[in-house]
Amino acid sequence: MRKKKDRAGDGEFAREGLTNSRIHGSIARTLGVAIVSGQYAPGDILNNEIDSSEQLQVSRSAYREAIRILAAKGLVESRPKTGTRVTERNRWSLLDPEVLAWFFESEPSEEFLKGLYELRMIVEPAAAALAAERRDDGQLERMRKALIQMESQTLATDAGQAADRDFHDTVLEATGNAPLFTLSSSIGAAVRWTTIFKQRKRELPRDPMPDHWKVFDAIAAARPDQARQAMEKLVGLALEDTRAAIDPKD
Amino acid sequence: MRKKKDRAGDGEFAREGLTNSRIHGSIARTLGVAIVSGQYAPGDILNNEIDSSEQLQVSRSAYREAIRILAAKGLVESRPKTGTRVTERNRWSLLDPEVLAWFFESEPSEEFLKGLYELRMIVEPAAAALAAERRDDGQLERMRKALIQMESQTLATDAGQAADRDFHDTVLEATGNAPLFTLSSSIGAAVRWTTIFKQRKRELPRDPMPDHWKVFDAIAAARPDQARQAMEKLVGLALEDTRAAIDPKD
DNA sequence: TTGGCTATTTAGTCAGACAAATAGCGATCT
DNA sequence: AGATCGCTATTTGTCTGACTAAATAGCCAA
Repeated sequence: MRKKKDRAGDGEFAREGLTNSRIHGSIARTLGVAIVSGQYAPGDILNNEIDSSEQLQVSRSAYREAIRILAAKGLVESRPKTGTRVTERNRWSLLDPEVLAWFFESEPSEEFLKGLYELRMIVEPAAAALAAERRDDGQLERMRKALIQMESQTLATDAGQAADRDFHDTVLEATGNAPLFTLSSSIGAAVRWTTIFKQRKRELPRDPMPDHWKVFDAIAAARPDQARQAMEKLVGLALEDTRAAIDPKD
Repeated sequence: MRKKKDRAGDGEFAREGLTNSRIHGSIARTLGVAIVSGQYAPGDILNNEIDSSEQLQVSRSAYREAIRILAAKGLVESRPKTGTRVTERNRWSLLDPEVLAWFFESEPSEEFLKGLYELRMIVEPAAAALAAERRDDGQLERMRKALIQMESQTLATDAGQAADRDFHDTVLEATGNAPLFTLSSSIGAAVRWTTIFKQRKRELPRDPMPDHWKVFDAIAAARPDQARQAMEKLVGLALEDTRAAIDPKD
């Protein structure tokens, strides 16, 4: 019924571009972007499978697999005779990593960004507090390494940004709460796109390191309240930066 | 390229059992349950498509569509030559409504339940505070109606439980934060299964209404801090009840 | 007017073929 | 011995075309 893995940790799948390099993945992405960007409105009915697959020059089966992906993420719903229609927004899996990526592929609304930050503002301080109580040495070490990397590379480099995400990821992981950790992809997306927006304005105004180190120190010192407050400040400042980068006035 | 919806709000798709009534949906469910219940471990490689589809007595295309669903939810990853393997737990979309349902189909671990409650404990009080600031009259009305319904039906009935979920849903919705609202399915699942676990012990110990009304009153009175505290207490008590229902000692 | 039957449209399923990717092996060269 | 290159077998990916089943709309009869 199954084969055991031969070697533990045999080095991660390639992952990025794996699904998109295949036809079903790229069609899903195309349609997904069109849906979240409002090109199709909720309630709209897609052309039937035959026409759609012809227009896209792919086989019906590849097109159907793409639709299954979208349906799995709550973006569409299919039924015989009626066709495939775009579902209401409140059923979309907005926190799904791919859906999030599709959002950011076409200039997400300011409201959406604000929502993501508000979520960070709720989740991350609480997570930092839990992490301060539960983190193990390995996690602490990874946080420290991430911050050192971030410090030396700066947020202008990919490596620096990855280190930033690593830090936030590890905080979530250190809560030991699996459902909570799931949100790391969403938060990571917010972090990532924030940085991009900021850089668009060619201003990297504030040194983010002191705030990050304060969070780390509090977690390392096992002080939940201090960690919560430090993280609150960190996210709050990031929000302000992003707002400033978006708003023309400033 | 698309057809507009003819009638606005022409009455919701049937939704429950829609995906599961189709072969691809039921295969996805079967495999999904097997995966989240640990029957397949992360890193395990599923049999190839030909063998699997034969064993399950379905066509290869139906089986493939099922795999696409699982892949969209982060449970598996496919590539040529290597096959389809179960991904690491930290990539699973634990907050996806279907994944959550699969979890609850086979006795979720106590740790997982604890994680969900911890998430509620983080998210719902904050949401209640936001709702107190932003709710509109329609949402208030729906909350009130839900509580009245819950009061008259009690949590022993489906209608009463649905009203309970409605209430929590509406609070999330009233935050006006779309990403946050996405969590309602997860929280709804926690609420639903909580009630079931409690009833299994045949004890419906405490009257949940006073706590609910306190939350409502604070939101209606536009008092964020009061709403936060009331919700904190509500979720905290629910957690205790669930713990008591699980733990044999008590 | 109503109730049920039928025609039609759509997604769903199936079968079988061929294409593309790639892990792993083996031969070859250094 | 070790590294490198290329082959090959295996697996998913894609395609085609046919048939099935579900759901709806519209007709027809009572």
